Amino acid sequence: MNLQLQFGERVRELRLAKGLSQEALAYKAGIDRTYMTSVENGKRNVSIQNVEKIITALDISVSEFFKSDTFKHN
Amino acid sequence: MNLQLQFGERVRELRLAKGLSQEALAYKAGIDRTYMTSVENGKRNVSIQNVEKIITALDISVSEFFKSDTFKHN
DNA sequence: ATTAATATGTGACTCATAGTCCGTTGACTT
DNA sequence: AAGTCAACGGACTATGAGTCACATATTAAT
Repeated sequence: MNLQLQFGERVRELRLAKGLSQEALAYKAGIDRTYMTSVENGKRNVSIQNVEKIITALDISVSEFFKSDTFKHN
Repeated sequence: MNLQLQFGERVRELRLAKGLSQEALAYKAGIDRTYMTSVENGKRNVSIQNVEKIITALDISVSEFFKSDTFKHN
């Protein structure tokens, strides 16, 4: 139930590392600006297609995205 | 658009490795058997909450789940 | 040969919510 | 003062969640 939160945190981390605004990333991903805000804040139960769009917009592979320590516990 | 299919394939791979039926895994994950079928076949645009339920039911971490070669390309 | 049990797949359906589009606000910057 | 950025909200439409009846294939026992 907190993958949703962890996902948002990771998106924010990578977005900031690339020096992008939420709006710029949203545009690259082809999703709404206001939606990106709520995703980063862990308020949205994102679909896997949008997960892919966002990860792709971050210029990273899916496995690299989830390689973070955040996702190492079960 | 592909992550949906890759996710399903990976779920099936790990489920079979554990010797579970779709129904047994679905039960562990707390979702419907027929829903699990369509997920494995890449027919569903699964939400991140259900992604987490399924990965957890497979007794694996999120980062391990996505560590497969399938997810290494962007 | 048929019966029964197990496993998987499909189409259709309702209902909740994912996701969009409009705008506003506050913080910070120049 | 004007611009950028993040967050929030209301109203709306598109779509995912969740379930069902039914079909199919395989295997095992009778």
